[in-house]
Amino acid sequence: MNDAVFSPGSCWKCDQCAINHRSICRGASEEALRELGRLSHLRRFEKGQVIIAQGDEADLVGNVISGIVKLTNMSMGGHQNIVGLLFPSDFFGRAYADLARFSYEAATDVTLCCMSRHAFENFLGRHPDMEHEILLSTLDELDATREWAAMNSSHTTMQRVATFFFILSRRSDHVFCDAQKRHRMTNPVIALPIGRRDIAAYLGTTPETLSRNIQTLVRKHVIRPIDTNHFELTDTKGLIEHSGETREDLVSMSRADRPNEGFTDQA
Amino acid sequence: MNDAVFSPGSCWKCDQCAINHRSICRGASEEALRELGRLSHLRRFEKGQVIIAQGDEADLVGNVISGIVKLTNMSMGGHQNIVGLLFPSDFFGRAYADLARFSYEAATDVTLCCMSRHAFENFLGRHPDMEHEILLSTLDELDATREWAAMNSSHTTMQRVATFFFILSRRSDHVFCDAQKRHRMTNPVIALPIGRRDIAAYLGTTPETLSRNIQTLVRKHVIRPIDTNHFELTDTKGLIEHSGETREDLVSMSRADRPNEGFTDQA
DNA sequence: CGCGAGCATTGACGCTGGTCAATCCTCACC
DNA sequence: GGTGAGGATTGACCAGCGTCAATGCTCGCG
Repeated sequence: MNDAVFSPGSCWKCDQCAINHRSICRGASEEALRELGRLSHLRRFEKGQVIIAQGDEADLVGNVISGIVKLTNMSMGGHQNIVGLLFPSDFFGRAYADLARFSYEAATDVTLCCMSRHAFENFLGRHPDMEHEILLSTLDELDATREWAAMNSSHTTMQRVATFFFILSRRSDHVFCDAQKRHRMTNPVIALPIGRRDIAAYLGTTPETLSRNIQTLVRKHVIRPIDTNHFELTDTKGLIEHSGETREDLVSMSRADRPNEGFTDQA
Repeated sequence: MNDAVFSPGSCWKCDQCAINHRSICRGASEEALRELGRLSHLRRFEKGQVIIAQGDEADLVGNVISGIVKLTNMSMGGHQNIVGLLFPSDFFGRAYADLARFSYEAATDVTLCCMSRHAFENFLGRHPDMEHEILLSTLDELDATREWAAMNSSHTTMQRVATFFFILSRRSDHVFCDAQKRHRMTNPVIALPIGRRDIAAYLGTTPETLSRNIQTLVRKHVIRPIDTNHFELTDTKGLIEHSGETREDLVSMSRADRPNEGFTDQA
């Protein structure tokens, strides 16, 4: 991905944006897109930075351009609970709410297309068709969140890990990663975009249990480690079996399920 | 609640509806309300009936007038997973989707204010302000679902049970139930609106574990059983401690957290 | 009144997975 | 190359909770 095009402050246009065909901008008219271009600006956050803090009155919304943002909920024990992962083209922030109920934190270095929340709400008020787009994506997200919640409370940890890995294998499929090139692999590569701690939190478990389950899959020759964050998927059927589903097309998880051309293998 | 007003087929008006001040109808203009009245009709479903089946092309949306609807997700084991409970004034069905990703099932006898999904979508297209209302409530629901999911994956079963009971104690507060009158109680009453199986599924556990936790609370004199579905809350502080929160105002769970005048103690 | 179905409760048992602690690996920096 | 910090892995332990099975309770029906 050509980062020069997106460097903050530069005079960029939405029609050159890497994610314009996936984000909410997809449905925007010429004129709406021009206005969005005027309203928005790019910002970079580095891994670990808090973008919006839980409880804040943040006047910030926008789209993820690159990198991964985690949506977290702090519980009393100081334990950080991940309630969602935002990938490139996903919308972040919460329109029409004064206080943020969750934190948005950079899980990797990220580039965001940012807007003032109030300006964006004003924009939506003048563009019912865009508000309609937002409604559609919010409804999808609600469905996906419910499905993910159901999965988290009814599946074993191994099933969740296997499902997550399977999703990632499809997502990473079209990424021509270095490792894949070097070893002339035909098998799909599973690229873990974030650290073990975050994956564990997202799957509702601990790094230790996650690690044990990964090693079990390795021992059973379902996956083969390339480096810490990359695995070769050597037995797709086996992975699906461990996920608890019998039919491949039923395996889905949250928003990660969608193919996502904007996703890059950084982190 | 005067059921005569709502009997299906009768010539009723929205301004007499028990929930018109809470549901999406709240924000409707005179004219919009008249049209909604023309589009909608009342239907009764008895406990256990499936209103919309997962995977169906159901052309049905609307509001819950009385009773409780459970939103379920069937997993491969035939295990029924509850991803949400709909109370009176809650919207049910899924606009802008051809296939239902979840089942809607009557958890008690229910009365619904039903509309054709397509007619409703058409209506929304002509009333951007109403679509805005739908967006607001969908965003709220998304937040609530995420909070509930976080809770389900990071709290112990006892904490979830205690939280649920605490919510119900606030909800039942204003319901002047018979038991409360008979025993001249000043303590809040916890009225379980649905059976143990459904509560357990909603809290991501089993009826057995739920029962054990309830009995533990009884043994510790936090609650006192009145009948199978009613408890007296004798130690609010104790209940909050078991919920894992320290500050009362932090205890929340899903949509059940909102005060809800339309809620009646049937079932 | 007895019967049976469905639900709630209780007990016994075993396993998944969380916790604590030690070791190892990777990598940035000196 | 050495060093230290942060992350990943592995091991040992055991508590919480799911499962299976038995019992008790409530209610509707013959």
